[in-house]
Amino acid sequence: MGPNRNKQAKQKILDAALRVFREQGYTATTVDDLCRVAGVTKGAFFHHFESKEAVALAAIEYWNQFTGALFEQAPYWQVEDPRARLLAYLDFRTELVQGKLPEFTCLLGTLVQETFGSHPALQAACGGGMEGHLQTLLPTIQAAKAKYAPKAKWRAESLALHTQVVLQGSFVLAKALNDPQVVHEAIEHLKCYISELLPIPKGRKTR
Amino acid sequence: MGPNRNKQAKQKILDAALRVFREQGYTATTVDDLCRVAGVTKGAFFHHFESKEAVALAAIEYWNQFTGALFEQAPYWQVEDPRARLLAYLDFRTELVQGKLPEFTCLLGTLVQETFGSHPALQAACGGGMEGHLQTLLPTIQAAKAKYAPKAKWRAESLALHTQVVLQGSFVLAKALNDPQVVHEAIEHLKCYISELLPIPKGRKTR
DNA sequence: GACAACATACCAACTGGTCGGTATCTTAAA
DNA sequence: TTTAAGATACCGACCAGTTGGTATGTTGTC
Repeated sequence: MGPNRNKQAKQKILDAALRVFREQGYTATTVDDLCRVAGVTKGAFFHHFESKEAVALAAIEYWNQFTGALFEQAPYWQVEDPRARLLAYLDFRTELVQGKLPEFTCLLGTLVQETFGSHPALQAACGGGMEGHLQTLLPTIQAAKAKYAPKAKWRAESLALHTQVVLQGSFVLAKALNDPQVVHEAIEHLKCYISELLPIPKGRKTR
Repeated sequence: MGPNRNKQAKQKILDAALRVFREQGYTATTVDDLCRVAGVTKGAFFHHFESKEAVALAAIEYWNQFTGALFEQAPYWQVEDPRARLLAYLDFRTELVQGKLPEFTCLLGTLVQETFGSHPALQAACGGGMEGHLQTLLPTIQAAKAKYAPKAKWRAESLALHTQVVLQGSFVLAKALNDPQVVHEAIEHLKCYISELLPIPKGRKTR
């Protein structure tokens, strides 16, 4: 039962951390909160993680793996044309907006605002996670630019970054106005912008 | 010394709250932090504010007044043409990006992520503040749309919201990547998008 | 001397983290 | 195959420091 329960308890803590950190943020979440939600004692908690910051770090890592896998096998990768694939990616992001707000917002964005300044390790981990996701997007954007707007002055890196800016910003506003619809609208604007940036040749431009 | 120090202490606490909340967030900021930074005793603190949440609420109110005044007298209001005024607004936002990150990021965006869910009053206040700023932008956008893109399908409200989405998102990414430059790039993209949305007639379009 | 504006001392609840101990599992010598 | 020694997983009482908040002064002003 040893290495058996191992994964169970550790996993339960990680699952709880993902949920509770996303709902309450880092500081407002207590170790006891995590233990209660995970259904685990404090002894078990500190057996698997040496500190609260360590579990947050692990949760970020877990989040990165989870979302990494989610996007890796997402349907938009089946789209051949890079421009259409990029737009399909945004459609996919729209589809993810379901349920209550803390269920679809980004752990990294939530954590980085409050850990910035006080917890450099967490901030760096959040930054790394975002950078990682951004990198998965970059080849598509580069290909799309090469194909549809090779002479345009904007950089592919900049546009990749901008997609994440819009997504994260939409989460903030959605929370402030308590309205998930904000995310849909923001993505729609972003799609509109990207469509303009990558004009389809010989067809008429979108207005 | 009585009604004299009054404003001094209260004001000092408010100033401290603005700074410290912006650096550390709500939960991570202790009442003692605020007292120390304000150079005030705990007795004075609880004489002027009945709770930590109350001072946060007051700080939000103070922030709204401060930024409200800042934008109200900003130079972009001198610009006659609504399209140019809107772009001038974004230039003004770019100019505000100076110093270290917590010095130019938005208190409301920082607070709402962690208070959402646990402190409804704070979340509502943040939402109200954003909504308020957004409303100052709306007439300009409406006028610009009426003049330059009267038949376009997008709504002025939606674009106003989108400007704030991009701004807030750029703050999140700037913190995550620890790079203020992100904000400049995001605003640049937004200007580019808005320029497309409001095409100048008879001239050639921006690419 | 009444009252607002502070200061000081203090408290109960909570915080992250520790510690001694137990139950279960692994492994390898006998 | 047995079994003893050690490792791993887990428990929950406990601790020192911190938290938001209070109770009781003191002080200067009208």
